Amino acid sequence: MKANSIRARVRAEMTDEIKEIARRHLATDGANLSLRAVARDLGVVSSAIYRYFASRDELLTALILDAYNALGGSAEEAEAAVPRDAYADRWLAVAGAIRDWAVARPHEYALIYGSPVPGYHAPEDTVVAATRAVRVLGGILQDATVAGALAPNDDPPLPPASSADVARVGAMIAPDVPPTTMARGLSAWVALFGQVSFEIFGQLRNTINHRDEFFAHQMRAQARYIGLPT
Amino acid sequence: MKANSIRARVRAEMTDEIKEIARRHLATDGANLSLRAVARDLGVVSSAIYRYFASRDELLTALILDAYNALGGSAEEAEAAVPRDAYADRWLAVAGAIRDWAVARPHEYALIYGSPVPGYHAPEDTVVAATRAVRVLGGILQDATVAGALAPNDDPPLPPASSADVARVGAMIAPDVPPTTMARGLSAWVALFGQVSFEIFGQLRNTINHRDEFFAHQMRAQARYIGLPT
DNA sequence: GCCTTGCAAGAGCATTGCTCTCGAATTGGA
DNA sequence: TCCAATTCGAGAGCAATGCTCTTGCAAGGC
Repeated sequence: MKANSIRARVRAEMTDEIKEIARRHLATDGANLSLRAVARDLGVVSSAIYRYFASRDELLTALILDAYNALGGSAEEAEAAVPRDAYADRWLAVAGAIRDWAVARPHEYALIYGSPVPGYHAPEDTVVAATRAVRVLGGILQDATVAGALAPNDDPPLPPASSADVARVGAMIAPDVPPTTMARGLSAWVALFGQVSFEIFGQLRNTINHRDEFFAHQMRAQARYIGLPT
Repeated sequence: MKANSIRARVRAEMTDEIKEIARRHLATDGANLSLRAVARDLGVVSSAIYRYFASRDELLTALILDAYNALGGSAEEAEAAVPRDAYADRWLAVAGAIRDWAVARPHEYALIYGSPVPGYHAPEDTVVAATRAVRVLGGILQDATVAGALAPNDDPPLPPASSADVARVGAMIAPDVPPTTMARGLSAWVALFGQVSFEIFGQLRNTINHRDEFFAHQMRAQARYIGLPT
């Protein structure tokens, strides 16, 4: 089948349409996505879906991949719009973009940062997409370090095994950042997603009611903790 | 029906047994719990379960409630074993207990801190149970504050709405702790659960391989960040 | 032009949550 | 002690699910 034959084009459109309808269903019904319901909305019999996705899991995998890429893209785009030497603002832009994306698509966020789908195992394809977002943070730390703009910290050195773990991550996304600073960066990263997950998953109900403001405040605190100049 | 008639006792045992089997199924099949499978394991027909739980959601609610209480109890117990004036150690005990509990029962952890079960809405009963764990942290901050052992911080004051939010939480679990310290405490709390969720949900795969050590290191850092004396 | 390939439809299977009815067992008051 | 009320498990049944298989039809490349 040629790449741009009629069949190939129709197939690509069909695949996209299935994913879009599935995303809509995800937003209303949550994670237990019904293939049959998607098929109904598409005006097609349920078995027809299997021409495009071998199983429900494969559809989910496609949605997960798209979600990682959309989130990563959002973060990249928001960060790129900030002046290069406004390191704290770059961090705030990334954090804000990630939260905004999650708040707008809570079920897609749940798909990638919530409980793993039962029986489902992430294929290797998702790994690259999953690291897109954290690479943006790496870029900020790296730039700030090279520019000598990162405040040093007096944290005790990391224990040996963790030191190796952190160094390996650092080598991939921010090679010149000192280990304890890298550890603080990862801590801020974890705090960012902890905050978003608490919000999306309802853990902040009746506790923190003004979430925009609280989130922004906590992320500014994280910027100071990392050592990014304001 | 009298409280300790044969029927009442059998009923209580039956209810517990159903929950225990359900927990076992949770561990193998994940969140999509099958009532019929539980019934089969119990050697009973599926409709019999409905004598004890009106629906699958009600069973899940019971499991969620138990999970919150078990986690809260774990945290309380671990913290109670530490000398009262070893504030940082009390925090580390709480953090360690929560992580240990989660690592031992990842699916129960997912039930309470992962993506909400689709279509499921938490009843008010769970709210009290859900706050048990964070109250332990509140106790530590309160004690340390009253003893004058908490290092002050020079964080900028919280914006007005967040200030009210944080004050309301503070009033309930740690009335004498200053707002910016309370905010740091919440930040550490979020970081704790962010770290555990990342680990349980597989976000640390191929990244942080020595999780015990890394977790302990990050929690020590959080203790310093809060201002707890070591 | 023909033969291979891709596709949707439909029937079918095993499974699910849940409801309803029907007998049997337990209970507690008369 | 007996009897009506309550509680319980079994079983059939309904609508829905994911997935497989077969059957015809349409598009594609030689």
